[in-house]
Amino acid sequence: MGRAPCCDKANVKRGPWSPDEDDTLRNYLAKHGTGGNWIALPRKAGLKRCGKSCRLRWLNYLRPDIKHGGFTDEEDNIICSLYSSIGSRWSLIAAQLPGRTDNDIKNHWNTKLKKKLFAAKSGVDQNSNNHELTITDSSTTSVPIEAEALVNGSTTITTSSSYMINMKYQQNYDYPGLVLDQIDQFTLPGLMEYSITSTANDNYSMSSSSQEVSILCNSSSFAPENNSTAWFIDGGAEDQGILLDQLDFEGPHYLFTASGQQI
DNA sequence: AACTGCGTCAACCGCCACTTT
DNA sequence: CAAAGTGGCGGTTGACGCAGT
Repeated sequence: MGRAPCCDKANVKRGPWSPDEDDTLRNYLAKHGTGGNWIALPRKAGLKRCGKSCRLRWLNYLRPDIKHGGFTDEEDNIICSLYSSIGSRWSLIAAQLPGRTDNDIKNHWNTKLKKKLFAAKSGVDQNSNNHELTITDSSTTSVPIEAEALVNGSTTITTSSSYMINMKYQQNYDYPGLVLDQIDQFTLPGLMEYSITSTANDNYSMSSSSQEVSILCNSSSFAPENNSTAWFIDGGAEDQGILLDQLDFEGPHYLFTASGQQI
C-alpha cells in the first residue's frame, strides 16, 4: 500500500497562484508564521491549496529578499563551479547565492548555463586527422572541470590508444597532452555516451548529440597547483590521481605528458 | 493572420529522510 | 520498533509568450 497523499487532490486548487491567493498567504504568514506545519496551513489560512504548494509558493516567490532573473556573471561562475564539483545539488548551490532559490537556479542552469557552457567551442581543428578533445574549465576555482569536446568532427568514436585531451584551465591556458587509453561508445536513444579510461582507470563520462561531444568529469579535477611535475589529474579521492611526467610552460600554454602513474 | 517551434519558468510529482505518534 | 506524518529535494511538466515562417 502506498502512502496517503498529503492532501485531498480533488478539493485543492492547482495551477498558477492568483494575486488574491498570494495576499492571503503572505498576510497569514506575516501574522502567524508557518506554525511548523505547512500541511495544516492552507486550511487555517483559508486557502484551497495543498500545503506543499503553499510552501513552494512562499519559498520560491513570496519570501522577502528573493531575486528573480538577472543572474550576474559572478553568480553564473559560482553555479558552474559548484555544479562541476557537487552536481545538481540545487539547494546547496542556492545556499551559496543569497536571494536565489534552488528552483530559480535549476531553471537558469537548464535553460541558459548548460547550453552556454557546452556551446562554447573547443577550437579543435575538425579537419585534422587527430582525435583531440578539449576540456574547458569554466570554474573560477582550481578544482572542478566542466568539459566539452569536438572529436574530429565525427560522432563515431572507436576504442583507441591515441586520443589526446587538450586541457584548458580557467579559460586562459591550454594543457595539451593527456593520452587516453580507451574510449568506449554507448548509444542511447537520441544520445551517444562515451566512457573514457586513462591508464590509471580514471573515468570520465561523455555525452553527445550530433557532432558535439561533451565530457563531464564527475569525480575528477585538475589541480595545477604549481609549475612542476607534481601536477596531477586528481582522481577525486585524497590519494587518487595521475601524476604528470612532464610539464613545460610555453607562454600561456602548459604542455604535459602523463604515463598514468597513479598516486 | 494563422500556425509552428522553441525558450522560459512556475508549479507539480514522487521519492527520500527525518520526526512524531 | 513500526507506521504515519511532514519537510525537503530534484526531476519533470505544461502554460505562456515570442520569433520565425
